[in-house]
Amino acid sequence: MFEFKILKKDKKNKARLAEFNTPHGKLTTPELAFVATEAELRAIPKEFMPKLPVNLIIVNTYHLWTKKIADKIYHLGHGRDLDGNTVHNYANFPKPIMSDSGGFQVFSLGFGKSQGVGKIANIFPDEDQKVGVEVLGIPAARSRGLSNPKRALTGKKLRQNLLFDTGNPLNISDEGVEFTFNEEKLMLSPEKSMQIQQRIGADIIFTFDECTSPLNTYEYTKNALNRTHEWLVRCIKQTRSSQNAGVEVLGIPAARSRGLSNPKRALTGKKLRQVPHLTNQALFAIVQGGEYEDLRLQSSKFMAKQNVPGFGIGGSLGMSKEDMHNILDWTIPNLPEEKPRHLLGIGQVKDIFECIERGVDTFDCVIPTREARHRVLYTKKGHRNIRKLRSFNEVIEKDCECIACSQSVTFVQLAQLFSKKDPRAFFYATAHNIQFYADLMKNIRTSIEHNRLSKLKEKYLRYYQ
RNA sequence: CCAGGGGUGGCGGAGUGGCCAAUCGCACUAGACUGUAAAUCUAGCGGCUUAUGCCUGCGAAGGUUCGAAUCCUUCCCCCUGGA
Repeated sequence: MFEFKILKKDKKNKARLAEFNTPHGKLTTPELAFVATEAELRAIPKEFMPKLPVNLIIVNTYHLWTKKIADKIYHLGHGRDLDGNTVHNYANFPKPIMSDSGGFQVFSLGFGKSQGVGKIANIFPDEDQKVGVEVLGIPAARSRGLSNPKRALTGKKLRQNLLFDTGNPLNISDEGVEFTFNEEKLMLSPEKSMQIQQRIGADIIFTFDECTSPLNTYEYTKNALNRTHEWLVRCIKQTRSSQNAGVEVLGIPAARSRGLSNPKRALTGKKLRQVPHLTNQALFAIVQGGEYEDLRLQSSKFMAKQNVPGFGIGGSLGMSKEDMHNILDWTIPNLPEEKPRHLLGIGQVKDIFECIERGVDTFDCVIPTREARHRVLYTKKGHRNIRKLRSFNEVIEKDCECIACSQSVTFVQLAQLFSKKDPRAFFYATAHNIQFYADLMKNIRTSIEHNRLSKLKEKYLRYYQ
């Protein structure tokens, strides 16, 4: 199980074509996981799941846990299939599934929220460009006392000025992270994340990490990294102790032995009793370290030493694409060649090419589905905004096999559905973008096989800069 | 004809003497979206524009006032009830 077999390598760069075996079938990489946070692709009714060209999805531990979906999944699976075909049943998706650990929510509901940035703080589109503070328009700049908007800083100086570590709405400690959900305080720890992920039963699970912000300082990022490394050890320990413990997880020795003040807090309560299908999951260890070279080197080397079947590259990817590329170049050479690497959260068309060339095997990204709901469609000739094509009486894309195009849905019709907020609008748009990305990944695989990756890249990048 | 109510920017609808170029919603325009706080968010939306600037402006025309979408007069139009 979980054998990773490299079939072909690109001669000019680190791109590779490979196969990864999972309990729910073989995954051919490079591949993109479509994001199904709550174990459903937004806007896609479950009965359509098998009809989509989707090979891999990723669900989210935090959201499944807080919204009690994890419990539902567990009971559903427990009743029907003790082999652990659980999220798969719930999602009506029999192929490989990943589950994210909740580590990203430590950022997105923490600093991400208070600082108003994503994991790439795209404040410096061009590194050499002069950037006026007023252009940034981010609360961060103001709250840090950059009171004079006319004072334009440049490059690194401004960058340094923007770094700060205050105002996290979440309480992060070595034990875990305290979230507030529905006015209730909930603690997510490495152990708990593992337990939940084991219950959900995805094929590939991720370690619970602290995803930092591009606006965090070096000091903060360094401390967070140390914590993430400690958490990694606990994650691994947890999966092993669960295995050793068989079915009984409540009050496992692992939890007590580490001196958690209240072992019960680390669990969801009575309902969390059994952990089936332990050996059927591959744990991927997530590299952190922000945009700092020494931290990325340290983290990737640390992770590489662990006996895990694969790796995730997570955390802040800096303030520009250049930063992201540097981070990959620092990280990937330290990871074992013969194991898969997943780049968390990235997925613009251009990025997919750039990152595959740097050795990334799998991705996950909300872009195809989210932008569909925001009226942006992907076509072979670039983005198409439905808002601007209201009266364009043509099919979205000729020769597209998606549900919308195969039914000859036009921009005019789609625009009307959108203006009425008809669920079919979101459905058609989402299905189309999924098709586009599925085709993209398939084309990439084929092109690697035939040594044509750079040509394919050139073709796509004409329309996707 | 009488009585009452009303006419505000593309639409709906606030405002009832200065803080009003006029709350807000919709529509529209532009932009954003990268391990989903996201069918969401940001900005603009009378004209000129670099503008904390000028002009036009709340059915029409006059008037009162330092100052009017807001008060008065006349006119036009709409709605409701009564002959």
